[in-house]
Amino acid sequence: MLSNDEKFRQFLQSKGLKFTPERQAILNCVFASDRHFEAEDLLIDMRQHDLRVSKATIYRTLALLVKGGLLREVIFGEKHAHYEHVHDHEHHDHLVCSGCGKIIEFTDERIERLQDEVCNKHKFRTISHRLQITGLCEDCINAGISE
Amino acid sequence: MLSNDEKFRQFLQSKGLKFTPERQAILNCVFASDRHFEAEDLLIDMRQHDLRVSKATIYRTLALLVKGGLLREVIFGEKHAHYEHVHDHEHHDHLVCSGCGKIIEFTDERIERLQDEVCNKHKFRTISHRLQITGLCEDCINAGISE
DNA sequence: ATGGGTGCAAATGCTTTGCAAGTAC
DNA sequence: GTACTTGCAAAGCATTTGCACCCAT
Repeated sequence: MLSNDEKFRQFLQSKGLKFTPERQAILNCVFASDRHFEAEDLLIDMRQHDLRVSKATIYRTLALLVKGGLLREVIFGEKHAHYEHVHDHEHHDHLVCSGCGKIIEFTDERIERLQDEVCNKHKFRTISHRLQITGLCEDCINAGISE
Repeated sequence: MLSNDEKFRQFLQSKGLKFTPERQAILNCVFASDRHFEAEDLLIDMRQHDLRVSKATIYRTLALLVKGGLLREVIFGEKHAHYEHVHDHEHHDHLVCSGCGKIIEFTDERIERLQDEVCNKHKFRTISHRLQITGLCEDCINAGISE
């Protein structure tokens, strides 16, 4: 299996784009941890590691990483973009707690299959899908937090 | 069953809020047709019917309609909000065509049940959920349109 | 009468873009 | 050498907010 590095490099090459130090640095930083993040998080994270890239370049590179299939864009309660790694092995969906913001990931093969069935019925060709359930997690329910 | 009018009126009253002519006009306009729309669409629509309300009031009222359970906020490809009517009879999900923007609604009881099952497993209390599949519709596939 | 509501314009917050200078290929 | 890239600051866009005046209850 290709490393993220090679995957991105190949994607850029196929589009006639360049693999610059800035893109390398962003790529490293994005894949250094495995959590959901947004553009601002990444910027702060990079600054803390003394990697200086402009905000504009971060936005431009994140868009490329999505196009190249290395990141997936997810939109939670807020209206700005969040990103997560694309894992080659599985697609997953999210439970988003509106009490504490916690995000629980899950996969359910049966749901995936039913989605495929719906698409077939409508002669629709899936590119991507997103299932998100908003609610309250166990901790918040116990803490008596309500919507 | 309550009309939208009565439902909104009751909601407002229960919160100590007022039923103003502006809110009435927006309510009428929102429920005059049955499609997905965004704030700007509504503004234009109202202007064309010579109903003048400020953009600020539209935003403020849409938020109230969501809180009151008359509208549901859905977020498609773009990062701004879209709205749809809440039908008392069913929740539905969306197939969004990235070729022509068409939106196909569907419901599948089995998927709903599996979602409940997932939530139970995680002791998560659902407030709302959203399933959206992005892809190409039959027409766009036949027209040879690709992502 | 009074607490909420409205319009307006300014502010916000995320994201995109124009441009001049730099650089990977 | 020539596209493609970058950083910066300015622009964009949807949405929110402060404020002075207005009105439904």
